[in-house]
Amino acid sequence: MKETDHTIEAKILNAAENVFQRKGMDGARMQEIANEAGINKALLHYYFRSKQLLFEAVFKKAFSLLAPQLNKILNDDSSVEDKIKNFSFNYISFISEHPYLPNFIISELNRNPNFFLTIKEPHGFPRLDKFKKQVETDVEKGILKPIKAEQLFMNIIALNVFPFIGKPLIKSITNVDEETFNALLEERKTQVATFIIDAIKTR
Amino acid sequence: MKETDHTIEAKILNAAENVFQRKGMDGARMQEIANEAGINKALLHYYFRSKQLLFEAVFKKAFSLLAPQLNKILNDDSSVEDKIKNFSFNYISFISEHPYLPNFIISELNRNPNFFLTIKEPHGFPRLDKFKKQVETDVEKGILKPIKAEQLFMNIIALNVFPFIGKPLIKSITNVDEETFNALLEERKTQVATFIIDAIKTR
DNA sequence: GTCTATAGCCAGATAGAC
DNA sequence: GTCTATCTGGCTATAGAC
Repeated sequence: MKETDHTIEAKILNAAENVFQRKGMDGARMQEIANEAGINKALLHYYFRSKQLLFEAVFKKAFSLLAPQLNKILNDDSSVEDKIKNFSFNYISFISEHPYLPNFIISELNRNPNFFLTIKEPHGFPRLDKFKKQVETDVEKGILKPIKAEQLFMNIIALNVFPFIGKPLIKSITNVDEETFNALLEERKTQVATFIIDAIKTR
Repeated sequence: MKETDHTIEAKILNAAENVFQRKGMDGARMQEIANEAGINKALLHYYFRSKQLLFEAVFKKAFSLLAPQLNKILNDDSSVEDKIKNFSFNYISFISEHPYLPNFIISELNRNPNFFLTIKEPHGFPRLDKFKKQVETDVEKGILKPIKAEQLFMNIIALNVFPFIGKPLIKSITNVDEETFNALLEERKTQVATFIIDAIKTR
């Protein structure tokens, strides 16, 4: 079933997505989800049995959107440099369509780090292995300065994801308005990749 | 009053810190705070009137710990390079003493971005101005490659803060255990600064 | 399948004894 | 100031009519 289906189940899932991603598991209210879906609260339980199960459906769907993005770094066949450029360029557009997604995933994982164990089935779950070999090879060849794949991966994710998660903090400290902040993000589409590549490439 | 005071008020604040920072405003329970403080639930209300006010006290205290750290980048008199080195080196130790702090601040600000407006009094609130001038001067002098202070600041914070906030996600994807993850963090004490400086320094 | 009504519980807040 | 007991409201979940 596609998420754009007009079935009740899809309506509920979309409404739940909105509410859970903005308010989190603890802050979300079944009543608000029902309202947003334009149906009755009892129907939520009919389709998903409990708040917990509805939440898990939302979380899994959210992660299934994020995973392919991460896999573009980890499992593509292009060069490290190209991966960094492409990922950094595309990530902002991706997030603009799902603005609450990074914070939702990160926050809920911190609330319950064990929750991931349930999802960690092989089904497209991002794994570092291939990227790790690629980075090691490039370092051996002298294309890249010595760096562990884990560190490089952390840096790529950090530079791309953090501006969205830390937006309220950054906006306050830099004292920029919404429009200017968005312009900074737009700049980052190319600048982040340049920044990383300048940091790791041998010359 | 110092936080290490053995007054009831301090005991409550410390207990509230633990619970709120781990569970968030919505997930925290007054009963749990009372238990952790070793006192009765009614006393919480006697001292802080409401959950909301107790939460705000905790949040302000948390931010008053974080602010001086940020000001080491923004308002010190040392060079940009030295600031980056010192901040990146010290930040991990700082967080080890307050492991839930970054996630707490970020999550709660996302839950309620307006909340900052209450705190944003001049009292030591981190401001970008001085750092901005410094970066602009260094760029003009040709010491640094062209980069906006806002972007550089975002990058420094992202690279240092994200590993803590994204820890459960990163651990899953890189498939490392707690011990190895901590070793990676330890490495970052020096590697992050090198990474940033390689990215921005002209040669 | 979809609704209304309500059960049952739990949490924040307060009353009032000491 | 500190406690026990309790009020009150709101929330998840279910029963039961249609």
